[in-house]
Amino acid sequence: MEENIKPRHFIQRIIDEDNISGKFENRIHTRFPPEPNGYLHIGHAKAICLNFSIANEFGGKCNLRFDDTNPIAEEEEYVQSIQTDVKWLGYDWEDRLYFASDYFQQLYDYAVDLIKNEKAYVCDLTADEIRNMRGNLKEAGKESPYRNRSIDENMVLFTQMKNGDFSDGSHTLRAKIDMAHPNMNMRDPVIYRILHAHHHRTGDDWCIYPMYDWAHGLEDSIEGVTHSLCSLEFEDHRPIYDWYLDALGVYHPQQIEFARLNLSYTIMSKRLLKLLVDEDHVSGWDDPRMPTLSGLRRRGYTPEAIRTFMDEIGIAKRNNVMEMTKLESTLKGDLNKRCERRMAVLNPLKVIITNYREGEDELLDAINNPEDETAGKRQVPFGRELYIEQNDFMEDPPRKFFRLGPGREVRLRYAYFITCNEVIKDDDGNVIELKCTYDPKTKGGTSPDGRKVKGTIHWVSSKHAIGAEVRLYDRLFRVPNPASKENFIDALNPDSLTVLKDCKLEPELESAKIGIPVQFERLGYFCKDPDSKETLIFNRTVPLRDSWAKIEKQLQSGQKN
RNA sequence: UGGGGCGUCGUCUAACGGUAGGACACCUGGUUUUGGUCCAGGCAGUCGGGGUUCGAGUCCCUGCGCCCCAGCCA
Repeated sequence: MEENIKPRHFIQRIIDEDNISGKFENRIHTRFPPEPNGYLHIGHAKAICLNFSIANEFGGKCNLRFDDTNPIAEEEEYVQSIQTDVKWLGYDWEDRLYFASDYFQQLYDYAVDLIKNEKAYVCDLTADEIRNMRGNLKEAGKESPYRNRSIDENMVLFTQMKNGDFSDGSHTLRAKIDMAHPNMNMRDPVIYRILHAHHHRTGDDWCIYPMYDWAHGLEDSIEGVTHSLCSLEFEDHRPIYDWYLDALGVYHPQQIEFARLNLSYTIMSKRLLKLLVDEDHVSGWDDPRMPTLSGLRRRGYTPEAIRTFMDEIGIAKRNNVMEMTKLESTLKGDLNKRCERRMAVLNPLKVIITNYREGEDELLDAINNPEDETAGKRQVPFGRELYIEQNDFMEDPPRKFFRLGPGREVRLRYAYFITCNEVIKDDDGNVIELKCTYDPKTKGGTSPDGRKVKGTIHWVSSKHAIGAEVRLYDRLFRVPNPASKENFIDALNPDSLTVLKDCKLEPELESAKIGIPVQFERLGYFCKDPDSKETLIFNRTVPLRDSWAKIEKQLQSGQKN
């Protein structure tokens, strides 16, 4: 009976132990520290869910902190979108919205402390010179000729740096550590660089900006963070994180690294995603094909599905690439329970019920959600002229095809059994209309004589149908790991978007709401796009499992039936 | 080959010296007014070699493989 105990991942265990030892007085405080240089993607969601859920689980707090130390890349638009996305995911930082830029003075003062302790110096080397003197993976670096300036000289120069007396790149403030250190990050790393750039929050107040390593640990320290969770590539930075905090003798949080999320057939890099946006390969950061949270939201993903997914994939240290099917499976599990069902025909084929009273209609009961009785029923109009899906009819169907064909009888969902009597074609031989008869005794879809039909298909009354555009999405890239390609643009899937302009929806869909996904029966989950104006636009969030497609594929590739 | 990490079914992830389990994917079958959902079953894994131990995915030794680091990015 212990099957439902969820194993604790390594970070939870570390915290468990810290709570036993009293390392942080049993206080738990995390933070999500995005740089506002792009929109958040599903990889960030893993970090968001981890940090907030850890805080939640242990009765602690989680801050939202913008790591805005590089004015060149950062923009206000991004700080807004990031807040929108974190809230949408369902998390609340309460009154703890922070910015690294709010600490610029404090960070500067700490740097002065470091200079006074002879642990930092102003270096006049250029970027190229610093690089050349850093050595490489096998050879030690050389010390800067400016390394042993006096405290006074360093103070004067650093003040001049701050005051704007120097040009970009002419000087840096560097930590005096060890140019022969096997960890490259410890070879006198840069603490401050000169950037005469306008900052989105501090304007032109500063022309020197702190580097990530200097800023991040101190931000954590200032905010009283206990466990600073970050991704694996920062493992090499932990010694410098620790060194700065120890050199200053300030409160010292613990950095812990975990493996970030990767998803197959997409990219998880803000830089590359921005390129897709800037070069118009997608319609924007919120293009429904993008792995961004805004894109997934527009596509119809729910925050619940994303949170469940993050909970299911676990936290570990090994590099991973999750299959997209896992995300979609979690999504469909959520959508199946919550979505109301509707009928919609994407590729219409006209059907005339020849024995149905001309000019008459009737309303038929349809269940809104078989997974949720409280969702109730609705009425769907039926008439003499209908649309069905083109691929629900085959003129010469294989044995395993259960749908409509000449002389075959199928059930129209929630309506009647119909039999196809005549196939009308255009001059090119395309099927453009079917003439069928219905059995009035099968109203609702059951036959009083116990007669069975193998297929049930969806339909829409042509007289009552609403026209709509439907956008179908496929994976954005053709290859499992596009980021590894020399040019990832070449790996874009040219068929990632299919627009269907002549779709027919049941009238109930007129009142569909943006942000509330719905199931189109037998087709998939869809949601109304914000682009909708006079004409409705629906995005396909994810298709339903399609067993027939599999059978069809087998028939085509292998033995024919 | 300097340093830091990581190797468990196809993909993720458990197992904390004691029967290698779960999820997704895939394959069977059942139920079904969605070829959906659901249910039942199946396939499939400890990187290699030594050692310690009654017993090793787990501990030790030794190979091998993969990822990260030489931004005045984060």
